[in-house]
Amino acid sequence: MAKATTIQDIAELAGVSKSTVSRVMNKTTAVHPEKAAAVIKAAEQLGFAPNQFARSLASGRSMTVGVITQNLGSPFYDAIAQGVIAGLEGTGYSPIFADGRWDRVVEEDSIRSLQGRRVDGILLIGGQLDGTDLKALCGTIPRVTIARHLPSVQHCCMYVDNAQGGFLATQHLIRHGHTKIAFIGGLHHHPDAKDRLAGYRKALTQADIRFTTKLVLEGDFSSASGHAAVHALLKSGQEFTAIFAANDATAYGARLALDQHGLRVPQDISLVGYDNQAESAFMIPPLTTMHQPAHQMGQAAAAAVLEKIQGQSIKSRMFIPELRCRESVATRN
Amino acid sequence: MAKATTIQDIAELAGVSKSTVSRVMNKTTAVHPEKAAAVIKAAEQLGFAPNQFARSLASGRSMTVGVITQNLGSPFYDAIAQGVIAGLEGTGYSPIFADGRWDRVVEEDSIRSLQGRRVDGILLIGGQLDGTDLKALCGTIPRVTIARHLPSVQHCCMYVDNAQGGFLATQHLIRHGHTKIAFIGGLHHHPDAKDRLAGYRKALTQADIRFTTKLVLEGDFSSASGHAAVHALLKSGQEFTAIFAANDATAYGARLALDQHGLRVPQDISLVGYDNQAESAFMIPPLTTMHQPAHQMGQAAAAAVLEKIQGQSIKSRMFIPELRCRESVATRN
DNA sequence: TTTTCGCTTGAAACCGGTTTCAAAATATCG
DNA sequence: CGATATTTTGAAACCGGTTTCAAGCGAAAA
Repeated sequence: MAKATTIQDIAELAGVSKSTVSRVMNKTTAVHPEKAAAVIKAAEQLGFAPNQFARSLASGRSMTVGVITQNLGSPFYDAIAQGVIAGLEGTGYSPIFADGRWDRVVEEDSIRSLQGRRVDGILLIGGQLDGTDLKALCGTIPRVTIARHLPSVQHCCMYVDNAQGGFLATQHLIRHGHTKIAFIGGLHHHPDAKDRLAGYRKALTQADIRFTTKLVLEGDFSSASGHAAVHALLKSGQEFTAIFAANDATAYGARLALDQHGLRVPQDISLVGYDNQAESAFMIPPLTTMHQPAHQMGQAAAAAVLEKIQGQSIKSRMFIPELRCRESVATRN
Repeated sequence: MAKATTIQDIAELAGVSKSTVSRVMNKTTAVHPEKAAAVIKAAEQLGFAPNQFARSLASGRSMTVGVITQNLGSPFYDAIAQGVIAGLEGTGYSPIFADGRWDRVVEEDSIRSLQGRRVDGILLIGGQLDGTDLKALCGTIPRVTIARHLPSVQHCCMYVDNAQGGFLATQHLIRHGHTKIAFIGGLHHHPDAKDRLAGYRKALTQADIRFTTKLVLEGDFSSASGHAAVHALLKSGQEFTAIFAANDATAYGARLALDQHGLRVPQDISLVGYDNQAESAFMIPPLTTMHQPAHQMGQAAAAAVLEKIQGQSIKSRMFIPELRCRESVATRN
């Protein structure tokens, strides 16, 4: 393998010292314009790309931020990851991804591995670890959590108000005359699912509709779980005229199960999802759902962690989900 | 910031030299068991995590592979990326992602930036650059291309036989009695779209069905383009009883447009997609589509680039797409 | 003209590991 | 038991940058 050109090669070609080359490259100190030009010319001529390792080792900064995702492939989290990539672009910082797979142990390992790579900041998308764990693990490395709200005051989070989202979705159904609204949730312990359920209950209470656990089904955010939940619900004989699913994937499964039982959407049953994933606009009928500013959150988080790296202190920020009305909700007389 | 513990700290605590510590950590040379134990104990006591930069700088290996994606958020490419992450897990190598955004210039920049980070290997998922460009840019860095076939002999590619996929999908429709089959393609210049069209034509020819450009519509792999294509097709008055869409997203859009025109799937029009993305099994009706071993390809590519880094020479490998029969195709009498 | 100041510059130390090399310690052999 | 082969060990060079420090230089001030 041909050895890469180093700063030394450039120094010799340009007739200056290593130090001067470094100064030209980083614009840290003014150098004589003539020499600077010679350095730049030499660098171009040799196709110089500075060795990031040497650079990082010497300066102590790695110009990377670690991103811990939970499951690549989920539309919501992917949109956040895209936002992060977009937010980092052109800043000189590169993202390094590690998958935590919703597992405490894997997540801890990922963080340790990122530390070995001396990342300048850490972005956590979702995750299992709480504020105390993170503090213990990351120490003083600037970090920002996305799509999750940790109570600790100093901890910076970019999160969505899931309770409000659940509230708005349910309220939308109530305003269309529905009172028997089933909720197909996510996993019990998942904070997003809990918050959306809380919002659902709040909307019911506000409209003086009695809450019953018989209309609350547990899912796992998958289409299959939505499918199974509707089957179970129909089998139970419990009456309902609308379904609020904890995410769009669940809604798809629910929709299919309804169809298989000869129930039409929205004529017989109204349906609201959550996430506004790309496919939802093309469902039959197009799905009414809660939109979350995922991309925007990712981008904001990237900007925030960069500012934290600069030593600024950043406050948490809450994002508000918005209802996207389409055609899966009908008025009930 | 508290300074991280270095190899020197351990050496002092264990009463040996830096060299010995390094040897214990890397198992490069046998050391006296007693001293080795002391080193390990000291390392644990101090919570030592080696500085990857110093390590890479000294050894010349970065223990990272660069992954150039084209658009995070597309199901097919995401599945590949997941496969790559899975394939790298536990190997000591970490992936660094960069987004090429289907743009030559961005792609070149990404590669250069990865080179600055001294990646030991490069994985290209899709992309615009051809073999010659890559060779010029990457030089001798081991690289593997995924989901794309470059003719150059030495270049290692993990790709799917798109022509065969297009052929199988079309053949499936023909076997169900269809002869007027519309094809909604991807972008003209996109190789995958071209190959799938070629397969479509081959199946027609083999069944003695005349090919007509009037049944071939251009799309861009988006649901919106599928939607528009079906509108245009219906407006054109051209007769057809089946649609083969170049990917599932396109099929979703087509499906919605058909529904809006009062056409039922599969009773009036049969529909076949391509990608087998997660949502397809829950469409109404569940979509018959071509499954691509995306995850598997990503994993194989990760393994391949690692072997290349070890100096082995790896051959290209072609994967075969499989038909997933569901309920969107009906027999035509 | 001499002194002082500010600006540019190169030498050298440094970042934290790996690796070479030769010395020291131990084992093997005649 | 001495000579030789083998294993274990530490000192020092090295990877390729950044950064400190002091010297060199010309311009402004005395």
